[in-house]
Formats: sequence, structure tokens, C-alpha cells
Amino acid sequence: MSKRVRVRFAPSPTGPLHIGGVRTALYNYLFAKKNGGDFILRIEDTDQNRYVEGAEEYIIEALNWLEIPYDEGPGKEGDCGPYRQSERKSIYKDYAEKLIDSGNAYYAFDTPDELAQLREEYESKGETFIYNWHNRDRLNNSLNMDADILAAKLENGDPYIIRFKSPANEVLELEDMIRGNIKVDTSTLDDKVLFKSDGMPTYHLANIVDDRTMHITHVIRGEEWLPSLALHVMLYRAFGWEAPQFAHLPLIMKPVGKGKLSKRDGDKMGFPVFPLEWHAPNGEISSGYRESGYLPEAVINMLALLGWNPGTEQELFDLEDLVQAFDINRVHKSGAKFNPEKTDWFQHQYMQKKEDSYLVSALQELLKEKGIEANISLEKVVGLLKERITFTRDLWEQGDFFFEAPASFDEKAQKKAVKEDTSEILQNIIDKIQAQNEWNSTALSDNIKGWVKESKIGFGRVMMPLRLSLVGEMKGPDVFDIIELLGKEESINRIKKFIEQIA
RNA sequence: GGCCCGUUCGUCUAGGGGUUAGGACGCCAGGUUUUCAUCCUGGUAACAGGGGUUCGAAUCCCCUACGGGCUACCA
Repeated sequence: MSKRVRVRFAPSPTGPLHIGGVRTALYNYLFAKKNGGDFILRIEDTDQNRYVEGAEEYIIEALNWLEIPYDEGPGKEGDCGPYRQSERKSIYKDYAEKLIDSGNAYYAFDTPDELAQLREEYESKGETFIYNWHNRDRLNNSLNMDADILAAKLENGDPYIIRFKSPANEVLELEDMIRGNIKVDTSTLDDKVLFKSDGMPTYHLANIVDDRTMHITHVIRGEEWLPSLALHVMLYRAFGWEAPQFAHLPLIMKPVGKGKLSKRDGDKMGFPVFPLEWHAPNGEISSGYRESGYLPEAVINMLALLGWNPGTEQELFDLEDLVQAFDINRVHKSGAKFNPEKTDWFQHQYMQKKEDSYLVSALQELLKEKGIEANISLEKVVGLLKERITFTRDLWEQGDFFFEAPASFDEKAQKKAVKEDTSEILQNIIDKIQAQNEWNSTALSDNIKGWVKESKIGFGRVMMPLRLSLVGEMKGPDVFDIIELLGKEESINRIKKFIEQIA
């Protein structure tokens, strides 16, 4: 029997989770659930300098909003906690020392300044400084130090870091679920820092130790980690552990221009890059999908299809459908440009699927904000407006006239609609409406259209000013539906007001 | 610069030796709506280039170009 599938999403709390991170979380979740496994959230906060207040809470809230629940993580303790690396600090050092004992790592005492200087020197010669097999015996580390001197330094509390001793002249064959076979010559690799002088592990060490101790079977992460894959595989080997399987996801790119989508792009390009609005500690606010009115299911659907598709022509998937259809082997290799227009299309699709009652309460909310007391049926307004909207706020933008008589009339439309006999025609309409007994859209329509036909006035000269008087501009559903909803008195008042206006 | 990854309509993509290279978004046109939006119908538009392999290449191989990522005591 094969092992239970366990995957993890391991963000660093350095700011709000961005849309690429959300997709990584989503693919992890889909893979786990497709395989009946567990989805774990682990907070990678080993860099105390970059820690941002509120970021962890943000990540969890975002996952909740999107309804991508994790099985284990902060606040949902399982058997492998704690799930914050800062709370696991004590376990990493022993592992680093094990690597030293087995000859796979070493202490290094070079100071950051010394290394920076070395880098600068190399750069001025047009070369790149790499700390590895070719020069490690000339640098300040335990590999070329007598045991007693090393002991004295450690005893003395000299600051040190621990580096991985990367082998030379070995061709590593790496396996990626998405990219297949990748060959790397270890001679080109540097001796990565595993353990920092502040007593914290680097990502590389903590990641391997935690994935191991949390029994992670599949590591699904962004392509930016692909260059580290060789190191990670060598680390597993050095520990004598079986490595999990790896999958590196393609990046999400800017819609226009070059490079990957970054946190700054969103508000610059006019669309959110964050699931939720983010209030940075410095007071800056970045827009979020939730606050911009998007439905979580639309965001999920859009993201799922960015870099993956099921090979069918189906485009609309709820989370459950995605779990069923997801196949990591169909994830693409190349990066995908983000497409804000398509997000809106998904949003429109999901808005159409919403229950009327959802839209009615959204409309109630909108009216409350405006301080408007509605005296007509919101159910009917929603019925008339539903298919036209993409966001709930469109209910107001497209139906404000149901609640407020037009304060002014669109000038362009007025010019086009109003002729010398317009007042007279509208007065006739008022009389028709006044006399109308059967109060519904169809009867109203039959009556007035019949009269227009009979009197040979022409529809344009009636319908345009009539709509304008009721709505204030040339928009909205069927005029007779509007009249029915507005009621006899309100409709007549509006038309009268318009007649005064054009007099 | 070095290392690694990639490349089908403007964008997201299907297609993995023989296809009129399919779909979706966008855009354009027509229809519906005597308005606007929705909706419906149609249209526009792609295999990066060059060499191989093969009867036959978008599909397999190589090179080039281009794009991307990494190159910290960040993750």
C-alpha cells in the first residue's frame, strides 16, 4: 500500500499572499484532495527581519475566504506541529550538526562584509563569486582549521554559519512531476548556507527537515524554487532520507510588459493581485478581490485554469469539480500571463448562478449604505437586473432610478429625443397611464403601443422621451417593466417633471 | 555573465507524426432589446526561425533567437 498523500503550502509571512501564492495553495489543495490526502499549512518565518505584522492572519483569512481549508496548520494542530517554523527553532540545529558529523556540512566564519568584498572583487573582474569546492579550502571555515582552533572558536562564541558541502563533478538526475528529467552538474552549485548566525535555519534546511518530519510526500511549489531542487535532493540524500516527489509550477506573469506578476503590479495596472484588501503597516492600502466585489468561486476558477486545464472544453468548475478533474501531469511548463478581462467573465458567470435572495440582500446592503428606504419590491428589481450585472454594485449602477427619480437628464439623449411635440405626446402618455386599470407591464405596453401605432406618431418619438423621463438616461430594462414597478403615481410624476424641464 | 526552465491566435489554451490546427477571453460585424447591458449568430487571428529524422513534422532531434527564473547569513 502506498503512503497517504500529504502536501503543504508554506508561505512566508512577509506581506499579503498574492495571487500566484493563492494558485500554489489551490493546486496543493486540489492534488491532496484528488488523492484523498492532507493539505497542510506551514508558516515559514525563519527570517525575522522580514516578518510583517498581520501577514499570517491575512494568509489564513484569504484561504478561508476562498474556501480552501487546510487540514493541519496554525490553529488546526495535527500530529506534526507546531506549524510555525519560529516555534520549531530548537529542532533545526541538531539536524545541521548531524550533517557536519557526517561530513556533508561545515562551519564557516567568513563575515558578511568579507564575502561582500569578495563578491565585489570578482564582479569588477567580470566574474561571479561562488563559495564552493573550488575555493572553500582558502576561505575561513572548519574544513581547513585544526580541531582545537575550531573548538576554541566555538567555545568562544564566535559567530558562525553552517554551509552545505556541495560535491564537485557529479551529474545529478532530478525528477520533476511537471518537467520530467532535469540534469544538474553539482560543480556549478555553491555551498548554500543552511544555518544562520542568528541561530535560525535558512529556508533550505528548515524546509527539508519540516517536510520530512511532517511526512510530506509531494512538494508542489513555484518555479522560482527549481534552481534549489538539486540542493534539496542532496540534502535528503545526506540525511539518508527518501525524498518526496517534486512539482514546480509555472509562474504567473504580468498581463503586459515583462516578468512575473509582482505585488506592485495590481493597483498600477488596475486590477487586484491580492485576494483580500491589504493594509500595510506603513498605511498603504492594496486592493483585494473580495473588497472589489469578486466572488471567491470566480477567483478560484480563473486561477485554476491559469497554467492547467483538463483537456476538455469545460471552463466552469466549482471546487468539487476541480478536485475531480485535477491532474498535475496536465499542469503547463511555461508561465501564463495574467488576464484580468477573463476574470471578469468568470465573475459574470458566477454572478448569474447566484440565488436571487443573495442579490436581494446585496441590494438591501447597497441601499442601506446610501440611506435609501425602498418602497418597491427588491425581488422584482433583482429579477429585472440580474442578467445584466457582473458585480452586486452594478445593481445600483444599473437600477438607481428605481429608487431615486432622475435629478437630471442626459443632455445628449435629450437633444436627440425631444422634438416640438414631445410635451404633447408625453401628456397623452400620462393620460393613458392615469386611465390604466390593469396594472402590469404587458397591459401597459399593449395600451400605449397600440395608441402609438394608431396615431401614427412613430415609436422613436414616444419611447425615447418616455425612457428619458423615467430613467434620466438611455439605459435600463423594458420601459413598461419600469413603469409597472415604479407605480402609477411615481411614473406620472416623473413624466410631468420632465415636461416642465423641457418646456 | 553563469546555471536551470520554457516557446501554438493579442491573451488563456486543445492538439504529442497524416486535423479545414479546435475552444474560451478580448476585439469586430449582424440579430434580439424601438435604449443600454445581457443574450444569440458570425468573423478576425497562431504552430518563433533554421537545420535534420521521416513518404509525411505544430508534433521527434539539434542549433539559433526570444522569453522566464535563480544566482543573499530572503523565502
